[in-house]
Order: sequence, then C-alpha cells, then structure tokens
Amino acid sequence: MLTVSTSPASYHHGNLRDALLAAGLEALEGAEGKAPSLRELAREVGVSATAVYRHFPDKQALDKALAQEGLALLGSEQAKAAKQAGGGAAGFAETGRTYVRFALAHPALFRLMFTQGHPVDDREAPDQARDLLTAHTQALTSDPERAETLALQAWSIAHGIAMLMLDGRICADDALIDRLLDTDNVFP
Amino acid sequence: MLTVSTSPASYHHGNLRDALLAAGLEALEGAEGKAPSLRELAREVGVSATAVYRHFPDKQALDKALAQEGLALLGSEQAKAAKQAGGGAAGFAETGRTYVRFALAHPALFRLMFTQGHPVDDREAPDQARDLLTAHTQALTSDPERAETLALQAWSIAHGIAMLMLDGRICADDALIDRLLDTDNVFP
DNA sequence: CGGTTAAAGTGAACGCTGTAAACATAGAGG
DNA sequence: CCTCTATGTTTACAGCGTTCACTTTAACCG
Repeated sequence: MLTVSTSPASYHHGNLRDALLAAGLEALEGAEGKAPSLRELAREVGVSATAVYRHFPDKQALDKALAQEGLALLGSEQAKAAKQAGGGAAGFAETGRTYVRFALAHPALFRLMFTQGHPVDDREAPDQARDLLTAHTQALTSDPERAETLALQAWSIAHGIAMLMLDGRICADDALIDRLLDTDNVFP
Repeated sequence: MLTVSTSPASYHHGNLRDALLAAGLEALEGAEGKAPSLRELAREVGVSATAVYRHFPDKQALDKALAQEGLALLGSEQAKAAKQAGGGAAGFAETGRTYVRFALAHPALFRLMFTQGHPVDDREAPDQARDLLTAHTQALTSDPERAETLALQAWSIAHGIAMLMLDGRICADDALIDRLLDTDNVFP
C-alpha cells in the first residue's frame, strides 16, 4: 500500500507524495468528520504549502489520490473477509458487511471516497472491491446481465446503508446491518 | 413551502431568512456540484455577509435549513407521484423512483441534504418522505419490526442508487433505475 | 405623541483556505 | 567541476466563515 519512508529532513523531502498521502490518511482517521486541508497536510509533513503542487496539480487531485488509497484499503479488507468466510455465497455476504463496517470505521475517508465529483478511477486504477463484486455475482448466475443487476443492487444497498448510517439517518448498529443486508426474504 | 416576498429594498430587508433560503435553493440548482457560500448568498440578496448572522447562528445552520427545505420538496414530490400511481404497492414503487430521480435532478441539493454531519431533523421537523415510507411498508405486513426492516431496506437501496449515480460510479440511466429498484426477483 | 429599546442591518478586521509567480537549492549526469 | 532539472521556498492574492463595534429603523409605551 503505502511505504512511509522516514527519510532525513533535508531540503528535498525524499518522497513527499507518499508522505502527504500517509498524513492525509492519518488525519482522516482522527477528528471526526473533518477533511484535512492542503496546508494542514503540508504543515504536518514539515513542508511549505506550495510544495504540494510539485506532486499534485490540485487539492482535488490530492483528494482523489487519498480516495484511491481508501478504495484499495477497502478492497483488501473485503478480500480478507471473504476468504475467511470460505468464499462463495457466505464470502459474498461478508463483503457487504465489511463494506458497511469500513464506512463506519473510517467515516471521513469513506465520505471522501464517494464525495469526489467524478469517479476515482478513470479505468486504470485497479479496484479490488469492484472485482470481488462482479466475481461473486457472476458465480450466482449464468446470465451476465442478471449478474450485473445483482452486483449493482448489492452495491447499492450496502452503500445506502453505509451512507444513511454515516449521516445519522439510521442507527449505526451492528445487528441492524445484518438485518438490512439479509435480503433473502425481502418478499417471502 | 417558501414565500419569496418581493419586499421593498429598505434598510431592513423584511424577511431576509426566506430570501436567503430562496437564493440558496436557486444557487443549488445551477452550477453543477457547487454549494453556495454564505457571502455569495448575502451578495445575491443584496445584504452584507454579517447580516446573515441575525437569522442563522452558523453557516451550518443555514445549510441545515436548506436541507430541510429540500427534504420537504422531496416529500411532496413523492406524495404526488404515489397518488398519481394510485397508491398501494404501485405507489410505493413510485416513491422509490421519485427518490432517485429527485437526486439526479437536484444533485447539489440532494448532496447537501445528506452531507450534514447529523440528521436534519431533531425530531421536530415534519418529514413527509419518511412518513410515506413507514405508511407504505406498514401496509405490506402486520409485523411492525418486519415493516421497519422493509422500510429501511427500501430507503437504503434507493439512497445507494442515488448516491452511486451522483458520484458517477454507476451510469445515471432511467432504465437502470427501474431495473435496480425492481427487487421482486432478487432471489428467484 | 415623543422617547426608549431591541431587532436587524453595516463595515472593518482576523485567521484560514487554495492557488499563482518568482526565486532557491541540491543532487545527478555529462 | 559545472550545469540542469526536479523539488523545494517565500511572498502575494482573493475568497471564505466569523467576531466586534457601530448604525439604523420600527415598534412599543408612558
């Protein structure tokens, strides 16, 4: 993921880009809800604000990179959870739970990931989360369109639960997550 | 909803509060994705920035009021749609479609509504959207807990679809909305 | 009526933000 | 060793939310 090099504090930082991302991720964990400012991250890393522009054209680009980092994190957590559950349908269900729990565990990061104006990936960044999703749904049916529908529905409900819980609209309760994700008996 | 009084341009504005909300709602419609600043709204209404503080303690409070206005709008649109569909299950389905279409039609407003740190309503504001939801699900089953589960699931999936489409994660297509909201055959 | 008072406006100022422009430094390669 | 370029620095600007001290106005009351 990220190699946070503890490089010497010389004029040239060494690898500022990764240091900024690491500081960004750390800032997103603490201080509930607050997204870090560009200057704040620069300060944290011990560098002038404008130095950031040697590595990112924009604040938005920095945010995008952070979002990408978050996406990778989510994907790896989901993959681990699915494997631990033994894969298959049980593994699929676990990716959903992991999705929502990830959002609750990293609210600011999750918000950042899905608050960018446009998609984080312009078809180049690997998206393990999405790959898992399509793999799991394709295993459930032979009809590709049906698999896609299922995938998007599963994503939507997990994302909806996550967002509504983050916004305090519905109670962020672990049992409730399970209850809502259990769609086997929507129409019994 | 909002009465935009065309009051005389005297020293005292007349009802600045509503004028600010009206300007805010208008600003949220144009200029894709950009939420208006406090100063911007004050300028628009022809008043100094600090005048706003006579009516709202915070920028956040202004945003909250705007969100409330949006919620009322959504609720009324849903109610109309449900009635036109003849109520019942068809009406319920229509509220879901309306929810997502509302988000796509007013992206900035919708984002504002669900981006506040904490719920817009501290149990005092009437929420027609939520009332419709519980009413419709309670009509589907006699078990109250099951009705609540159904309600939250329906809300989650609609909200998830809306958010993912707003973020460009899934294609904002009208046919896709219908396809995803049709959960009758999730597990055939 | 006329005077007082409080609600509702003003302008200047502060510290913060993202960003641009011009300049400085250091490490790598000819 | 000298130079070039990647990577940093300082200074500056406009806009933001917010505070403070002040002014205006309308409404109330003796």
